[in-house]
Amino acid sequence: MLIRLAKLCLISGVSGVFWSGSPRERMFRVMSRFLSNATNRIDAKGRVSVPSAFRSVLAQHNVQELYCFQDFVFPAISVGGPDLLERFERQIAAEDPFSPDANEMSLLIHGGGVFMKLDAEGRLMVTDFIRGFTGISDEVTFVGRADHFQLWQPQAFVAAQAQARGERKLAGKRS
Amino acid sequence: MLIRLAKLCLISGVSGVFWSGSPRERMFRVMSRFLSNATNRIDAKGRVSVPSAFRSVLAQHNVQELYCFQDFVFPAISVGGPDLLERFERQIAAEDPFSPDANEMSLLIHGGGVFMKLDAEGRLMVTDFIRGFTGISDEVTFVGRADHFQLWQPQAFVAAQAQARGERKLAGKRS
DNA sequence: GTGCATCCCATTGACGCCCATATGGTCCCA
DNA sequence: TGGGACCATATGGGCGTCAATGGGATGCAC
Repeated sequence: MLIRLAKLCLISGVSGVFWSGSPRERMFRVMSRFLSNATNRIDAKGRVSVPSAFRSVLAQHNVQELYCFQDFVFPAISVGGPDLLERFERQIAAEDPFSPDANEMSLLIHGGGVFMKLDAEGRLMVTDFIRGFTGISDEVTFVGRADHFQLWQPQAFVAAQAQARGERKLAGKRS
Repeated sequence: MLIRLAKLCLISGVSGVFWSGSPRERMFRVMSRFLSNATNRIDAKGRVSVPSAFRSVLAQHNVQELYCFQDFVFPAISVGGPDLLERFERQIAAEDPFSPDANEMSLLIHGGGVFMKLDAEGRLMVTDFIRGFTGISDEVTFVGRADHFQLWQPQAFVAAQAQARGERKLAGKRS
């Protein structure tokens, strides 16, 4: 199933193309991707601050509502603007509505997705939806992924990163 | 020292491709690679001066923001201009965006990368992001790598250098 | 009422911006 | 040729601002 989904995403261009805009804007956009990672604490009320750098990227794209869904590959929640969902939906619409692929895709992006809003201080509620899927308990690692960002359980992120690095080393690839 | 560095670059196989530009500019560029190494101290606030020679290379390429990422091979932070990140992204775009390889690559260069800025005096903050990965505590060795430079824990750099020299010697005997 | 989410304000600790000092090297001129 | 002025770099530290966090108060639903 993952492979089929991967093909869907390939076509929808999740990680290839970012937001629309002129070349001039694309120049500027280089500086406004989701990048780096940071770990913040969850307070007694279950809130966590989204890193300032990520918030300013959201602001630059006038994103008010956040679309969150359970990542297809990693035990992480992926977060982006509504355009992220729209891209998925365009992809579904492009093919046979009754195909298994479209069905599974919809199951994941609609059934496994929610809209969230930040409070006035730029914090979001860490719901059971997030906790259950990621294993997050008292700390959240925010991970930039260019056109979106992800919420990870800190140790899980470190482990995934280490594994990715190890596989690159094995493959003998150089920077 | 220059001889030592020449060897190091030879061993590590620095690629021949640098920044884009005209032949005229390429002539000039020869003088503006990151070369040599230097060890500076971290002050009480966790800052360290980037060697002047490196700063002038950055200035010649109008690099304002530094892209830093955790090296794939060594326990070092690699630092370059935004073009470094773009090169990685082109590499990702060139292959199936949702292959495990591309996904891991994104996890490393986006999730494991940061943009940093120098202060007015040409210093950068040595964050936990850097310390944790390199083992740096109170001193930083800056190592030129032609189109980028690296931050090393001083002893780790000496050790890696020694090992590389040793392997080079062995290779020399065989051939 | 009781539980939960939102709004608002307070605290504090980190980082950016600015200026001061030390240190080593170069150049000029007697 | 030797001494001293001058300069660039590295380093130290004060201070204001802002992000991250904590917690009270209010509104809403069950």
